[in-house]
Amino acid sequence: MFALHNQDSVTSARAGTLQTAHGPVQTPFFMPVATKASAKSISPQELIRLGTEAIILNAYLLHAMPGSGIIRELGGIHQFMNFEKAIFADSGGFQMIREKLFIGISDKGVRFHNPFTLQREHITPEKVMQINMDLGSDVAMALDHMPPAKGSDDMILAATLRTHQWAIRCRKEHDRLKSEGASLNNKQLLFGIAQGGTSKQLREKSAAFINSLDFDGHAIGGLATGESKEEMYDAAIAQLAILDPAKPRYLMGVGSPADLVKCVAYGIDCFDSVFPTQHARRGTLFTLNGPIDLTKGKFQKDTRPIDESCPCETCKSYTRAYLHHVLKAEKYTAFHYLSCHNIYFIQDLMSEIRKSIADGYFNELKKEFLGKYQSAKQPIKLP
RNA sequence: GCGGCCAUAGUGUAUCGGUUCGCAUUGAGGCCUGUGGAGCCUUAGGGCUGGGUUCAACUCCCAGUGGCCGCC
Repeated sequence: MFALHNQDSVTSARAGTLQTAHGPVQTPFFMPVATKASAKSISPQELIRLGTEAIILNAYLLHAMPGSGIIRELGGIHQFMNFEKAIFADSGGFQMIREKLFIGISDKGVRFHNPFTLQREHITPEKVMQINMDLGSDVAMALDHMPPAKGSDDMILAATLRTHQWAIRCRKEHDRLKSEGASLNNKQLLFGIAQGGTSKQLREKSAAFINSLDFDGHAIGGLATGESKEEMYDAAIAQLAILDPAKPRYLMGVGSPADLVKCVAYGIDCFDSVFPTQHARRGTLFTLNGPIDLTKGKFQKDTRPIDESCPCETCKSYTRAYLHHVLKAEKYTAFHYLSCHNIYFIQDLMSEIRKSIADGYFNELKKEFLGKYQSAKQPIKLP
């Protein structure tokens, strides 16, 4: 279900195809985040028009509202939200352990308050697999325990070992349910997640463990959560050296345009992040010359589009001056135009990356992109 | 024309007879990376004009100017 077509000769970048029950996804690719089956301010059909081939949503939150049984009754998640392309389902552990509703975590699972009903709930690896069966997602993510960014070594070790035990249980339960024909999507894939904090040894150990469980793909979790860039890259590189190169490798939670380009060079095939949509909502828009902050007054009379070389609807139709105004005067409308641009920018970048890997000039593209994109970001040093 | 009220940052407001006039917004920087919160941090910018009372006035008094309301 995963085939590699091209391998860059200079970097570790590779291009391929991930086959899912809802069509092929060309790799490397970026998934917009649609946690509750809705990307903030962009419709599923628009995501497709912007170049999206896969999205990620959250299995647990959809179980909490409207209920995975209801979604199953309505024909599954694809039909429910009218998105007939690949859908990944994250487990739910991620946000539960950072929010106030979190009650506790043990080897059994995670306990917390249902965000909608406030009832106590217990989420287990088995439960997450069952939800995925009901949703009919294309890729189910195993339940993992992501330790807090500034956790102690003991905490990170415990979370990593727990993640391993849960990975085994997810693997077993997924096989069992599938063999019973319980899934709405009998071609559903299961990805495991490696943890390990910022320790190279633990990252390696975790990658080796997850790699041994015969998942359909492997994710690198727990990064982009407050550690330094160096720590993030080092952790990812350590695990990429161990994770089976014949399977897709997914760096969770990344990211920024520059991180995407760099991590593709390390050999990542798959990404997801709220970065483009969250930044759009804060008025930060990506351009080939680096990000601009549209909330600034200097754009009040700027009649250029966000990015002069961008062919997206927003750039074709509206000036920075107008978008600056709408962002101030009618922000919910602006969120739509701006999020569309940022998603288009990222999807277009990924598309260029794929082409460059296939045609053998990825490293040049990388250098040119980072040179232009990051030079604008260099702060002017004052005495 | 007469009477009343008001005058503090670009804007809207708060406080006080005594070392750095508070807040919001706006401006300028920065942060944001598997989204229950469209958020967080830093920084810039102010007492209408002229007199008086007082050891000391942004604060109290008078006049001017400008604005709002009412009356003729």
